Amino acid sequence: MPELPEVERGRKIAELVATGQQVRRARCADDRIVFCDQSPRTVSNRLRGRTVRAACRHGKQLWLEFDQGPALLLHFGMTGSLHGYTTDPERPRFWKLELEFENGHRLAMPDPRRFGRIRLRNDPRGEPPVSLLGFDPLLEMPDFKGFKALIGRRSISVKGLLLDQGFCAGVGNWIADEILYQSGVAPQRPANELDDAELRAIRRCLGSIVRKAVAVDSVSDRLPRSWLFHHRWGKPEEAVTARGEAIRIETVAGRTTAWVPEVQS
DNA sequence: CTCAGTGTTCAGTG
DNA sequence: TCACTGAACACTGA
Repeated sequence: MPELPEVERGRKIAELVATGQQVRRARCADDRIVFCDQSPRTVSNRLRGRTVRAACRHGKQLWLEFDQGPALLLHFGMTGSLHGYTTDPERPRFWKLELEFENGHRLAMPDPRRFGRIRLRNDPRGEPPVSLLGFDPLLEMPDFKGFKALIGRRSISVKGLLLDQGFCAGVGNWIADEILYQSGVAPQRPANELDDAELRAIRRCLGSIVRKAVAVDSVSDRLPRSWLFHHRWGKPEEAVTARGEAIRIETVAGRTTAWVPEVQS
């Protein structure tokens, strides 16, 4: 479930493995779904011989910039990830893309369920999909006034708002639920009916939860036991939080939602 | 065998 | 214009 923290982990891997390195060889799987805008052949042809200048991220979008030519833009969908390795000659199972660098190190993106996307972009920040994204809560959290202004009079459920990538980029299903649990706000509440105290709590938790998940490299065992995250899966009827509060599972904003009526209102 | 789940988009409805 | 619903997408693993 790649949300912002997992994509950031991928960015760090790419930065470590690829920055300053020249692409000796680019292999692309024959997959017109994942390679949605340019053919796999076009992508490999455009990358060969290029030197990686930077690994960047906004929300769930990750891209490599080169010394020349278009950037390589990756989205992990539901099951994509990025692997860096030095010695293993085997591409990971379900690989879609593998870059091999001059020093022999490699970077690969597997994606078993093929909801991920690989594209080339001349101006990755200036054109869709990145240009359509809202603020990235790790990179550019707006102040409270700006945060409130972005919500405006929207009557969408607060969970739907948090999942809207055009509002805030990088939040996915479990992070949205975690924010609302820690903020004490029920997920189905209309965004424009929240008071300032609730909005402040949501803004603060959005920042702190994303920063914490990034700080532990999105290794779930290292997230606090007090988080809803550890207790929400499997959805048994009797699921409870670390404090013994009953967890309710229902659909909100079209997604499976875990929340705790006892603390969220 | 069935089905949940994961992120996103799109068609249809109100 | 806004928001919601449901379906579709592709596939694994329970």
